[in-house]
Amino acid sequence: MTELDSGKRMQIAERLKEARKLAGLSQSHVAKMLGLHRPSISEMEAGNRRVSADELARLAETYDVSVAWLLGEAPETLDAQDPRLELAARELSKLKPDDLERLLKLLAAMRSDSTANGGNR
Amino acid sequence: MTELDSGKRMQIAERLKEARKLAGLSQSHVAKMLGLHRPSISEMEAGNRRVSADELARLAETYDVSVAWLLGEAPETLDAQDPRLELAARELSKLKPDDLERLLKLLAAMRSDSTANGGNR
DNA sequence: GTCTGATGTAAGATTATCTTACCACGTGTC
DNA sequence: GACACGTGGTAAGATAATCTTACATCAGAC
Repeated sequence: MTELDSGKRMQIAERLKEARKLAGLSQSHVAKMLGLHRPSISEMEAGNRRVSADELARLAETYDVSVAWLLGEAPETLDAQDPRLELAARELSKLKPDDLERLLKLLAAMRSDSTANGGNR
Repeated sequence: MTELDSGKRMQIAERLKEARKLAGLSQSHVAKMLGLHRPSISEMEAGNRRVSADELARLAETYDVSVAWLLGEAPETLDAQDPRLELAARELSKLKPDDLERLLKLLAAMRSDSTANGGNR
């Protein structure tokens, strides 16, 4: 919380404000919808107040935007560059939960095994 | 916070715990990464403590899952409703080609093992 | 048994949020 | 002009959360 997060909080604050305006809502209106007081909304958008995870979800819904965008993240769409990954994913989805668990543990083991390795991507 | 939010918070809590375990990290480890104390992580995962928006973003990054999933929301990219698939796919992308081959065969074996299976998706 | 690491939880100190209130600004209306 | 109204920013004490340290339990390794 030193001041590193404050940068992120500021960014979130800006997005919240922008999203609200795009939705054509006033702070009062939003406050009522979420069951909060108006000053809370004001402080959120000023970056002086933390936004909780559940509030974030409700805000995203209210403003009709994605939480990811509110958090200042990029669109991103998992890279399915390697066709084998797609194949693997398909296989994975066919596994039973228990099997998936085992596999994930195996993967974790592989990962901690080759610590110094330099992956690829 | 009457008790309506607590439902959502509980759901988030569960996802946080699951995501951490899938990432193969301990609470202590995560606490250090985020610059928090361990009890904070423990309480977050118990649903007794709110998670701020910026913490949520950092946790999602740390666990390699989407914030949307942590919030208990629907799928995003890929056919993965289960972030474990996404996680697994990411892990797979780090493997060497040979290892990937062997893994795929192992997957096939697992699948034919559990013939009586039934449910997927 | 003993040690270590992981996790849960308690209690006082600390800090953030809530609630109410007041302020300024802009827009109409009379 | 004065007036009311909606909007948004901010202050201050009461309230509620989190933080920090500590202790406790459980599982596994030696």
